[in-house]
Amino acid sequence: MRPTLRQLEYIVAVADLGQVGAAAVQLNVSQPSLSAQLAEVEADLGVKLFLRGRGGARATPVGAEIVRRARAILRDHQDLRAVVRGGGMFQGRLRLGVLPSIGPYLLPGVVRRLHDEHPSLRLVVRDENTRDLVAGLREGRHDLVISTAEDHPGAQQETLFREELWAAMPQDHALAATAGPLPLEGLRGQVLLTLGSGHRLSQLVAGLAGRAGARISEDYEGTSLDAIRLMAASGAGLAILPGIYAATEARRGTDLTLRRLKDASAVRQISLIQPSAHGVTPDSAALAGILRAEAARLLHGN
Amino acid sequence: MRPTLRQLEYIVAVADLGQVGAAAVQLNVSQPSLSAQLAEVEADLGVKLFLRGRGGARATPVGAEIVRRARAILRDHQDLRAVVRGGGMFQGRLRLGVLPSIGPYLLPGVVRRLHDEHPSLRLVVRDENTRDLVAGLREGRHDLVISTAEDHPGAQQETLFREELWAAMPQDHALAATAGPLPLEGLRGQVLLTLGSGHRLSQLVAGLAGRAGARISEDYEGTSLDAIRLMAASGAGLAILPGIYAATEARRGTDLTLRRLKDASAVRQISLIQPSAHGVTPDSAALAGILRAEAARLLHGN
DNA sequence: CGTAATACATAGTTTGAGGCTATGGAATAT
DNA sequence: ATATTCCATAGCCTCAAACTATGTATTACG
Repeated sequence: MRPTLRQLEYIVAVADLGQVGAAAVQLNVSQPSLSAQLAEVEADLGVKLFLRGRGGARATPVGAEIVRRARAILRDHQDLRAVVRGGGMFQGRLRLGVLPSIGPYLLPGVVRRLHDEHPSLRLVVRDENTRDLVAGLREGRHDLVISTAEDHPGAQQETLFREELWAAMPQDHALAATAGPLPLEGLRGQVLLTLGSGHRLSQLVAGLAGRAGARISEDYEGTSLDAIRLMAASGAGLAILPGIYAATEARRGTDLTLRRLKDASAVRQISLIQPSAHGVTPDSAALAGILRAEAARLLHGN
Repeated sequence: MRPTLRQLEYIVAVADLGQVGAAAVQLNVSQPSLSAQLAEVEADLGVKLFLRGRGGARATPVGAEIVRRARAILRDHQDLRAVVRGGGMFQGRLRLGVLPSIGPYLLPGVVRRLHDEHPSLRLVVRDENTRDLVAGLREGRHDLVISTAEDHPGAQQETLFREELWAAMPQDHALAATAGPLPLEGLRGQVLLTLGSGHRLSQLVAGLAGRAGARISEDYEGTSLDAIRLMAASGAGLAILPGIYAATEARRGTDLTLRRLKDASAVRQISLIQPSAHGVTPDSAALAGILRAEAARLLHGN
């Protein structure tokens, strides 16, 4: 189990203070002990972590990276004890994983509200695609995940909302001439724009395309709905966008025409997901409530 | 430094195998040693982690949570060692690669204008991090790339603009009390939020952090500046944002206070880059002009 | 050029966390 | 009842890591 946690603490301290001696004082160990441990770690890893000399100790490039990771490990280790002390979800650090097609549009209001009501909460947001979210929850990188319900079998779920899909097109597009919900048949022969494979949304859109007789553009493989919107604006096709995004986009006043897709399967259900062991805690229920309220505000108007 | 890494290994093994004895075998220690360590951890944390009996050992709810986090810590610890072992334009289709920290903010206006002026142009936008952009240009996935100048040696470049970096913070943050450009010394001791490694911006911010005596938060490793802004709003630290983003953000009317960083190196230069063979075509010069105009509009008002 | 100061490395000794063997105790199955 | 299965307790032992004392290298300065 090398390097030891203590050794990680040591190298972090040295990196922070830039001097072995000073770090030793702060760590309440003798300077030789610290030097020995540094040597130990370097021998063990087979890399020089610090350049030592009269000017103190400066991290090498690898050293800096190791220190960075060491910090993360030590922090997670600290959090371990916090779990026991309990205090619930709204204290300490809450690591929230979220789909990139939801997070930046749903969370701003939520974050503000949480920040106001629970100043001691440190919220950590990571946007990842579905596959990584699933893995992250299992491996303990996330405490809670906001994702599509169907991708997390066996986990504790709490439904947040259903969002319909919308099509976005330039205002001079043929389909922009009519209004109201857009039946699936209207998509026949069209080029659809969506996220790259690996994202849940793209699978959903692929299914729609198949049934509607449309095809998926191969032009875009990024992660950003904004870029899809841009491509739609340039006439590359119809951007298929989730309801939350479409709502914020419409609110912003855009150069695109938005039409809701009228089809039972042009919908996805978003849930708040936590590791199965926990059960529904009062805190997760409270967070779900906040998220639901925000979604309703965005989707069904102020 | 309790619980020890080894202790974490132990509880994970027990959780996995559901039996102390079997876990002891797998771990190559005697059963009493393992029992002793389990008792040690439980005493230390003050919680029962496993219910032991004839049927083996089953994790309690807290126990399961601790085990989950232990797994994450051990995985990160494993990764530590891996670190050491470890780099005719306006017609038809124009494949434009762009940094995710620029594209969605710079391009909307540009796309609209291109669409108006060159209806036959099909613009394909991909947002990728610097490394992938470089590769994409070399491998021919992109026709043009909008990126930082210094990462594309040997390629044909045309400077578009320089953008300064901004710090974003909640309005109740200490640094929000004063106004005007923020000198680097003001960042001392602060936690900075930026994109995950692999993005050019994070390297730039890491450099600033080093010189300013600030440190980079490890909390976020996604690809979206929006998520960084959210984290800043939640009080997780100072979001360091590129000028273009800051400008659109300010324009949108936000709950964050924005202050420009006053430092010669808190700047990045954005260029339009094409494979060296091409030379500067009239068309690429025209596109550069459009991009420059849009950047100026965003950065310096209108 | 020589002495002082600074900062890390090496040498030798001591100690306690954690390992081992042997055995006890509780719960179920025969 | 007795055997079996698992985990806990007791007592001993050993090596990783701490400490004190001292060495070495580089820079500063008269």
